[in-house]
Amino acid sequence: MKQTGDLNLVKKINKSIVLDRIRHDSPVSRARLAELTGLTKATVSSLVGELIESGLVDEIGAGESSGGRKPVMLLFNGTAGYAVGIDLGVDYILGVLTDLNGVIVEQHTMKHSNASVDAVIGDVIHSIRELIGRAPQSTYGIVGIGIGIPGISDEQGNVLFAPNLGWENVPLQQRIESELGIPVVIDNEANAGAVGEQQFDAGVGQNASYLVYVSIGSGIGTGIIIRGELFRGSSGFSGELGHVTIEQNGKPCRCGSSGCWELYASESALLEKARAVLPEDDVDIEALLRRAGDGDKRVIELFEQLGRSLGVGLVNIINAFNPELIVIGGRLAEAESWMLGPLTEVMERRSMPFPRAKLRVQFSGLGMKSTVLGACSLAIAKFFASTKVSVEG
Amino acid sequence: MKQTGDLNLVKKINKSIVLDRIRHDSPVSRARLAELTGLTKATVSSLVGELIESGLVDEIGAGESSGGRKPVMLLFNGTAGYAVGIDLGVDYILGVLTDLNGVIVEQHTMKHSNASVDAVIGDVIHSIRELIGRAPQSTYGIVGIGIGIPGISDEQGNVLFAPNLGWENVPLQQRIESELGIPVVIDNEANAGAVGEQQFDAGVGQNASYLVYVSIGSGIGTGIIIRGELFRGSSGFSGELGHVTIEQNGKPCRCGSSGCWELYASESALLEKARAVLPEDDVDIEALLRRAGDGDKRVIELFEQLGRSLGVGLVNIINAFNPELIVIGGRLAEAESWMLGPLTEVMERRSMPFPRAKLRVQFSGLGMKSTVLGACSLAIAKFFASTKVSVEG
DNA sequence: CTAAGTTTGTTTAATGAATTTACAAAGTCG
DNA sequence: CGACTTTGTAAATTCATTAAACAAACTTAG
Repeated sequence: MKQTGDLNLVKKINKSIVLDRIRHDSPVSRARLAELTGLTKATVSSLVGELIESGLVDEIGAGESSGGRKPVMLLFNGTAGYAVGIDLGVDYILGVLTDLNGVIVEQHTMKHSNASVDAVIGDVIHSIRELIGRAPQSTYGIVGIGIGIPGISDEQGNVLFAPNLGWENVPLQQRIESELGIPVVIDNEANAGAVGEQQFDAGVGQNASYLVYVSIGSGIGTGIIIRGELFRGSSGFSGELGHVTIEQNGKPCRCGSSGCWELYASESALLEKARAVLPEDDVDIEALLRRAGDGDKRVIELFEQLGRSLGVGLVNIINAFNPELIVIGGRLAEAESWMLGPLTEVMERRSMPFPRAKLRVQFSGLGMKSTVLGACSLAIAKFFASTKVSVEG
Repeated sequence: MKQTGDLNLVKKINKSIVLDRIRHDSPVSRARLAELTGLTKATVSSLVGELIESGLVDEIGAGESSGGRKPVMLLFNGTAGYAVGIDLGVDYILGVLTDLNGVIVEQHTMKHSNASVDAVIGDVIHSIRELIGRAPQSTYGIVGIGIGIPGISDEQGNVLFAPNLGWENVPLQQRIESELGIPVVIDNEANAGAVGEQQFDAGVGQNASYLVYVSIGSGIGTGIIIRGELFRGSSGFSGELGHVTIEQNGKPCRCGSSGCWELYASESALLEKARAVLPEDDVDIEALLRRAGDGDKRVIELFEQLGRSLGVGLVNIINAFNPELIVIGGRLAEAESWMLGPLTEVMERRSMPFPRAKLRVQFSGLGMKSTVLGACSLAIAKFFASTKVSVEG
């Protein structure tokens, strides 16, 4: 049954439009909001009144006059609540506490040994409790928890499959919600990263409605934003672009296929190639980055080669999704200076002029924090989408 | 400026919900509509009244009682208006006239020589005029014209690029609208095909919200439906999946890349391979289909090989878009019986269990008519989306 | 054949969110 | 200082939905 229209819906739509505008254009006056949104001054006045009542918006006094009465400036009250973001890695847990503006207030990192599903969940909960404990007092308290995982999940927050953790069908959301009594959102690590880059000032994808985030780790993960929203596919399994074939008779991949992109353009691919050139001891990412930084020609050539392989896959992304922005993240993003040139060269040679015309390719602006911040952002978005705030005030 | 909410919007939403339900569940009573939509009986009554007033809905008398007063059954009046659909090919124009239900009423085919842009547009207009001339009298007359083109277009209906026609920046929509004074929609041939398969009873994709239509012609075109809507990418250039690389150092392609899927899995690829095996005279699609039908092993092997190459690209589609349905269309769809086996074998071997679980792969249900019917459907959808019908009545 | 119960669809009054119009307050500027 | 602007609120109006009541039409049990 489709969502029907009624007065409640109207108010919800308008209130969320007004709140969004205040969030992104603070400080702003009621009169200006009326102009920006197309609503009448009276409507804006009334909605702003309720938002102030609910603690999400504050008046911060008069602004500059433009030839008449001074406007009363409004500010989004980012400290009306806090959210927890978790980046659940294969051997680490990175957690942050942010206010509703996404400003990081507290941080917590720990290793986990992946001994068992229960042990990991215990560690995650411990990490969250730690952060919650340090949260300042606020009107709404902890509004939600977002968790980025190295695997795929469904809408109910079940981890369907996370090969690198060895997880299958783990009801992660439900377990953490019942333990802590706070709304939880689960999403793929790359999806969260995409949201992070799109939503945060420090990210490179603000205002991008069509964005693909490519996370280079031991494999390649991708998060896809279409029309400003995460694209999840028909069963939550979209964007396994790391397993797009770029060499139909290439190396076999653990996914069952062969010649997958990630076999040529991931950390693993880099390390494999490095082993042929360097002493075993120097074959890890840190060391390679250091050597390249010191000007080691052999290592720089490895990164350039990786850049070219990345380029081949990026062209596939362009042809499939026609995004306005591709963001490259993960630890290897640090190798930007050596990869960008070859990558761009391959991309320009192999792609068609049209989709390329309006395309930007950038390396992550948030670095290792894109996933954890994106997770926070998902939690905050869920909070604002819940009717509690939007309508009932 | 985002769309704000007001009473007009509410009515538009509800009216279109009610009309959609009548369109798809005819015959249906007001009481049943109230149940189906979640609106109250009073609201449904009022909206249905206006729809009857506007000629789009008819009362067709009493239905079966279910233990009380007999319901008055409502029927969508498909003949309240007509739409023209055009499939503009490289050397032909296929046109149909359908009623608002998408039932074909008239048909018109012609060859065109592609002498010049103006000549082709002249032929298209001639074809449309011919069909309009044969349209029955109706309340709304010709509500719109949809045109599927072998190239890409923008939202204003400009043909940006159509290599096989040799067109660049042709304002097709504007030219036809100013000539005929009827709303025109332009879209890619494969996009139209996808809509056709999704919207029509005879298509295989009814109710599919995540569908990829693969049109095999001299190249490969694809139309992608996400959340029930055509996906166009950030600049109208999505879904050039024919140019996804499946062999990074493969044959060079006219697109600038090399190893593109369509070099291995299109009509051209088939014909090229056939030339190595058969006398030159027998190398055309019709002949190959005939020979395969006669049991020619060498030709059947060619089709099987094509099926395998198709499979490789389909796996890429699955990993990228995670659709619930892939529809294979174009003339080569006739070779289903020889291609399906090898195609499925490759697909199952190379794809991951998860996205494959809920996936169907089917050959076109509309055959050569998917594009032309999809084009009609786009025109009809535009008509219903226009406020004229939806609100002002 | 009648009385009771059901189902359908309309009517009427109430609700509530946005709009329109008017206006007061607080500025600027010559 | 007075004319003009701009900001924000208030009151009256509009209008689509809902809720409740009801009339009409029908079935079914006895």
